Amino acid sequence: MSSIKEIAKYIGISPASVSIYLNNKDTNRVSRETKIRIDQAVKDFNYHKNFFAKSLSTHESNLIGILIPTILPLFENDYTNALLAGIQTRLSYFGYGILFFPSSAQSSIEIVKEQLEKSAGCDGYLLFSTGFCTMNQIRKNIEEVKQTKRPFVTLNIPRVDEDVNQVLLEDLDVVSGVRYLLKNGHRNILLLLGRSKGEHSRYLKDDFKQLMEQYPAGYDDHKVLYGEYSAEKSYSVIRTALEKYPETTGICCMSDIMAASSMQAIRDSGKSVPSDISVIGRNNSIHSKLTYPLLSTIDLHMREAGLSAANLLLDTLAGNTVTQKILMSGSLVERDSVRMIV
Amino acid sequence: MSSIKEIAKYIGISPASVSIYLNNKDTNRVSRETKIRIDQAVKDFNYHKNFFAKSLSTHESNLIGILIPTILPLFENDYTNALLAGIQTRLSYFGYGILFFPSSAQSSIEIVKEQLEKSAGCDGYLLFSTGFCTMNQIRKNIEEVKQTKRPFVTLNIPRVDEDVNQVLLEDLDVVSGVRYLLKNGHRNILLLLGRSKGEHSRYLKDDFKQLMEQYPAGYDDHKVLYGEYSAEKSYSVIRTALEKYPETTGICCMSDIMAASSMQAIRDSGKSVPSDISVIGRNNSIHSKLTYPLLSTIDLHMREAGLSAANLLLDTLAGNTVTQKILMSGSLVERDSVRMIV
DNA sequence: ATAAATAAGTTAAACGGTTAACAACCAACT
DNA sequence: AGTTGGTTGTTAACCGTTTAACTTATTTAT
Repeated sequence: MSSIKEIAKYIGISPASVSIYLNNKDTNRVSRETKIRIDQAVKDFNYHKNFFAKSLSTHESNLIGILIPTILPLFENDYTNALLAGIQTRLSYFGYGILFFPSSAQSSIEIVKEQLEKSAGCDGYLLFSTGFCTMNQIRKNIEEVKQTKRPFVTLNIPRVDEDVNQVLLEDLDVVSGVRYLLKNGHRNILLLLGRSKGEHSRYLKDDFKQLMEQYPAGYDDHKVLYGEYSAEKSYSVIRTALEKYPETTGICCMSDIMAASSMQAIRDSGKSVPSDISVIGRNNSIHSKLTYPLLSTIDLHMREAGLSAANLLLDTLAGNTVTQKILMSGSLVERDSVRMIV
Repeated sequence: MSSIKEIAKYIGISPASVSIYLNNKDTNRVSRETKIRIDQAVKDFNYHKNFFAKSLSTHESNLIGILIPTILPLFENDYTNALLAGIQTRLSYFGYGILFFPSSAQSSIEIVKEQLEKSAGCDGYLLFSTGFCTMNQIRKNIEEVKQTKRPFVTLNIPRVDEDVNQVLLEDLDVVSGVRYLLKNGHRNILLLLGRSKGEHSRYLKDDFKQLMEQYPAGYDDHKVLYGEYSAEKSYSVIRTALEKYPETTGICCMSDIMAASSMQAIRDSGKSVPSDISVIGRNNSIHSKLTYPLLSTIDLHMREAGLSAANLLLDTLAGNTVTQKILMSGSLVERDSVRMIV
């Protein structure tokens, strides 16, 4: 492995000169002839700068660490992928690499701790949370990241105290789909959440309860179902629920995949969408464009949220010191899976 | 930022002792009492080891670089995501981090060069190719990675010379779906590829041609269509093709998304799947489980390919010097979208 | 009683770059 | 003649950790 010293020795100058030129081709501290000789030597030796030495010396790495407290495989979740796509697009454009660090730990807190331990040295961090995290764990994770003294932005995490940069998804903890169904005259509504544990679920359930209690039909705890974000589980849960609650006219699902599965379950129960039962999804992912009928859904703008988070982090890295909370509101995408009850 | 020196100074011992202990808690070169004091100091100072200094010193980083010659956003492609999910699962388990490095370059060769330039220092690499790459570019990229003298494994790349570790997807350049349709008696077949450029497309088209020429209906260049892996494009392409070729009884699509879109197009053309037209997809992705009727598809086992690639790389890192070509063959997943013509 | 082994450290060089401070030379200006 | 300024460099310290080689004191074995 060739080093700057070899190059320098080879052409008979000091390593400093080589370094200075390589970091600024326009420098006037190296003559034109010397520049040419350096270029040639770099080619001859197939020289590549040592990333670690450079980072050690300059205290910057052009690397952003992604902290995701999950033991599930990455890249298998629609929401996270959309977020990551946005993040990668922006960071790449500005020359930053993305680092995913592993953890063998089991709890959310331990995972972030371990990820940080191993990735110490990133210029900044993007802290995620998942459906598994409790607010307490989230808070601890934030403290942990704060300790690094590096800029970071949270994503997918409820609002916390003032001096943390956050991208907030307004519709994340709110059952906007249920509001839409209500507006369309539905009163017998099933809510299909992902996981039963975690902070998000609690918020969603509370919101649903508050909404339903305003109507005579009222709130029924048993009408909150859990599909684990999986197609199979959602299908079976909805099939049995439809038998138990034949009066159902609307289903609000917290993901498009669960919504698409619900539509299958409805069809296999001998009913049809939307004439018998209306369905609304969430995410406006590709799935919502491939169902029949086309799925109405809530677009959370995950990709844009990723872009914003990257922007905010980049700004902070560039010296902006104002803490920001970026609020992304969701928007309804009306397609063919919900009908108005008159 | 606290360093090993501060810690050492604080408790009045040499940095070496701290380092020795921190790297091996069971060492007998540090007394029990000193160990306790180090632990305490680490906590008090909230000390984290400097990743770069360590890597510089030990010449290893526990980082694997992902080289993807594409300017498209990552994490938006079913195939790549499945591959990455497999890779991440395995690498995380063995304590390796994953590094995605950016590039602003436009050509496939420049991208890999730039990615390598910036990520120099990874313990190993995973080299991908995309539909855009020509064989020539692929070969150059391989040469570029070879120069790093680091172990690497190619994925999604046709077989090249002997001393390159590769995971080969047997069904990647072959239209297995067409074979299945032929076996089921179909003779008027549309082939829906992704992109029109690139090595993969050429192979696929050749295979299709060879297959069709064995039958009286023969091969028709116009029946090879391009859906750009997008739902919208696939839909429109298939709609117009169905008008032009009403005799069509089977469509073979190179992705499940394009197949699901094709099913929409078929329905909107007033025909139905599979009674009028049979459809087969590829990837056995979640999409194939959410269509109606359920989509028959070719499972390429991308996730497993990712696992294998990671395994192979890890083996090589551990000292295994035997070059390997791992062959993954696809398998047919029969569901409800193809019918037998008698 | 003495040699060998063990425990508990220390020293100093090395990893490969970066950069502030210094220097030598020459030309130009006043 | 002396000052200023531009070119084209060099020197040496520093970034934070690791590790081979050395030291000293204390046990243990013969």
